[in-house]
Amino acid sequence: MVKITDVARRAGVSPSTVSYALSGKRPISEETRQRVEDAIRELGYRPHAGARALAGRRSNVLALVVPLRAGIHVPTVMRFAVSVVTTARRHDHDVLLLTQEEGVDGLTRVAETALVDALIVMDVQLDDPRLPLLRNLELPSVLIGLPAASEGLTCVDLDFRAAAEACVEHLARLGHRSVALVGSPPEVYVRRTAFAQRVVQGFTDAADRSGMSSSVHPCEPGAARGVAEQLLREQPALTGVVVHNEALLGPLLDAFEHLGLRVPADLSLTAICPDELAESVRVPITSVALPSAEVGERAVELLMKKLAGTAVPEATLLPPWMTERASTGRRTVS
Amino acid sequence: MVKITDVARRAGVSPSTVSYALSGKRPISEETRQRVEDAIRELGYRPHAGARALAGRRSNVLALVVPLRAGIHVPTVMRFAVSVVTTARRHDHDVLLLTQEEGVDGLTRVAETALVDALIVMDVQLDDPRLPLLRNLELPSVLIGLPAASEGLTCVDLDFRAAAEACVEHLARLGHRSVALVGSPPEVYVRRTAFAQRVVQGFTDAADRSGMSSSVHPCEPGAARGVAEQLLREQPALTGVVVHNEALLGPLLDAFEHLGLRVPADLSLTAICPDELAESVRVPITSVALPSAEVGERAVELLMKKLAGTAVPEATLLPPWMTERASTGRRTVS
DNA sequence: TTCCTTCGTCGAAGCGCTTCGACAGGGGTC
DNA sequence: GACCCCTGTCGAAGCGCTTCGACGAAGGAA
Repeated sequence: MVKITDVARRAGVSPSTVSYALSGKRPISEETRQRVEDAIRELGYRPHAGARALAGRRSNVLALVVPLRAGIHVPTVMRFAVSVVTTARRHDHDVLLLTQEEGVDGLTRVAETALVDALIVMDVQLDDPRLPLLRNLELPSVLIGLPAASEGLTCVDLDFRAAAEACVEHLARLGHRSVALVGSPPEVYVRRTAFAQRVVQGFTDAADRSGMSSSVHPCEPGAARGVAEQLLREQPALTGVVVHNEALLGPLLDAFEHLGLRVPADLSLTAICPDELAESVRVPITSVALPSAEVGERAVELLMKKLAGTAVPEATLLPPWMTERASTGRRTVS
Repeated sequence: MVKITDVARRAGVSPSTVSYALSGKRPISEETRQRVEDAIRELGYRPHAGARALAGRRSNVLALVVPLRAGIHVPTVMRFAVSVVTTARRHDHDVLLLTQEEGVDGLTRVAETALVDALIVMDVQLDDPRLPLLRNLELPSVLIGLPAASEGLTCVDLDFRAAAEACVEHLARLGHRSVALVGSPPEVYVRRTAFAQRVVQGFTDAADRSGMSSSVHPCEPGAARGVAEQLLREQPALTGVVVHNEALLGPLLDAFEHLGLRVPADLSLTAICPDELAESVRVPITSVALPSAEVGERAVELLMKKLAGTAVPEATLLPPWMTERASTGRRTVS
C-alpha cells in the first residue's frame, strides 16, 4: 500500500505538505503542488479512509435511511436515494445504506461510532419517533419529509399540501364540481406518514374552498378496479380524480376505461407523481411533478452546509409544478 | 467522546485487555470480562470506526453496487439489497451504497481507500467489464449473477437456466405443445445481462427437447397488450406462456383476459418472479421463486467466509423451486 | 534600516484503536 | 524439585493521516 510518506519522499517534501496540497487548507506554491500531484499520479496514491477519519474527524460518509415499509412505492424511493448518492459523490462523500428496520438504534450506532458525518432520513411521520434523537445528536441531519414540528431540524420536501391544492384548483378551473382523491395504501395513513397526510389536507381544504363535493380513498395496489367501481357507485356526479399513488396510475386508467368512462371526456385525472411516470402511461396524465432528484440534491446540499457550519432554514418546501397533459379537460355537462 | 482508555480505567484494566475482551482474540477471565462489560455499559462506550479500521485493517463495511439501469425491476433489486444489508448487520458489517454510474472507478476507489473490506456486485453481464478488476483486486468480492466465465470469482444466483426449464417442463407435462417466453425489456438483452440470457437458453432448449414450438419476446413495460395480441396472431396454437418480467405479470393477465382468453382454461401462465408477486396478482401464478432474500444472504455469507480466509466455491446456483398455483392447467384439446 | 506580515514549508504530536511480545503465576509432568 | 506450558494481563509500538506551532524568506510600511 502506498502512503502519504511515500508520496512525500517522491515529491521531495514533507508529509504535511502533501496533506496541505491535497486539502488546500494552507497555501502551497504552484510548483510544489505540481510535484505532489505528479508523485500521487505516478504512485497511484489513495489516502486511507480510516486514517483520514481518525485524524481529520470526518469520515466523508453520509447515512441514508431508506424506507422499505408496507405501502411505499419502491421505484419512487429509489429515485431519491440515487439522487442522494450522486450528489453526495459530487461533494466527495459516500453513502451508507441503513434500512428502516435498524431504526433508532441504527442511527445511534453509526453516529456514535463516527462511521458517518451526517444523516439523511426519509419517510418521515408527522410525529416521528426519531425526531428527539435527531435533535439531540451532535451530528447534522436532514429529513426528506416534513414532520408536524420542524423546530431544531432541517427538512426538505415537495410542498405536498400546495401540490394537492394545485390539482384540485386545476380541476375547479375546468368546471369540475365533484372530485375524489385516490391515495396511498391505508397503512401509510395509519403510520401518519407526513406527505400523505398533507395531501389529504390540501385536497380537502381546496375542494371545500371551491365548494366541490369530495371524497378520499386510501387504496391498496391491485385494488384499482374496486375503487373505480366504488367511486362511480357512491359519487355518481364524479368527474375529477386526483391520484396520489404511483402504483395505481395505470391500473386506474384501465379500470375506468373498463367501466366505460373515457379519459378525459368523461373523467379528468390528475396525479402527484414523478413526471416520467405521468408521461409513460397510456393516456399521459396532467400531474404535479414529484421532484425526487431535486429533493435528494437539496438534502445533500443542506447537509454540506451544515457540516461547513452554515445556518440553514428549518423547512425547505419546493413549490408544486404542474404540467398539463392529455388526462384533463373541461367538464362536459350532459 | 468516551474512548477505550476511559473504559479501561473504569474497569481497572489496561486498554489492551478491553480490546481483547471485546474481540475475544485472547482469553480473558470471566470476572474481568464482566467488569469490562459493565464499564462499557455505564459509560456508553462505542469504538470509533475510523480508529478501528486503521488499527485493525478492517472497516467492517461492504460495498454493494446496486443496478438501476434501464429495464430492471427496482422492487426486485431492492429485495436483494435489503437482504444484503440485513445479513451484513447480522455479521456486524455495514453496507455502502454504490450506483452503477460510479462503475469500475467507484469500485476501485472504495477498495483502494480501504473504505470497504469487500464488494458485492449485482446485475452481472455475461462478459462484464468489471470482471478483470474484481479478479485483480486484493479485496474479496461476490457477484450476484453468473457471468460467462466464473474462474477466479465467486458467484451466487438462482439457476435461471434450470428455472426456465422447469417452467417449460411443467407446461409440457400438462400437455402443452406451443409455448412462448415473455421476457425482460430488450435493453436487458442488449447488455447481455446474464440471468436474462440464461432464461432464454433454458427455455429454448427445454422446448426443443420436448418437441414444442416456441418463441421468445423481449417486452417493454406497458407493452403487455401489444405482446398479447402479437402472440395470438403469430402463434395461434399457443397455450402456454412463461413470463420473466415482473412488471408485466399483472398487465399481461389483464391483456389476455381482455382478448377473451381465460387463464388457465385457454392459456396456462407460469413465471419466474418473487413468490409474493406471483401470489398477489388476480390469478395466482404458478411460478419458480426468485429467492432474493436467500441469494442476498448467501452472498454476504460467502463474503464473510472469504474474509475469514476460507475457500468457497466459484459458483453457487440455487436450484429452482416451483410452486403450482391457479394459472396452469392441462391443455384442453378443442 | 527596522519591524511586522504573509507565504510556504517542516517536524512532531496526536486521533483511538489493535496487536505483538513479554511476563507472572499456576498447574501438570517426569 | 526442575521444567514446561498454559492462562490472563500489561505496556508499547504502531496503523496512516491531519493539524498545530514554529520558522526562514520575502515583501511592505514607517
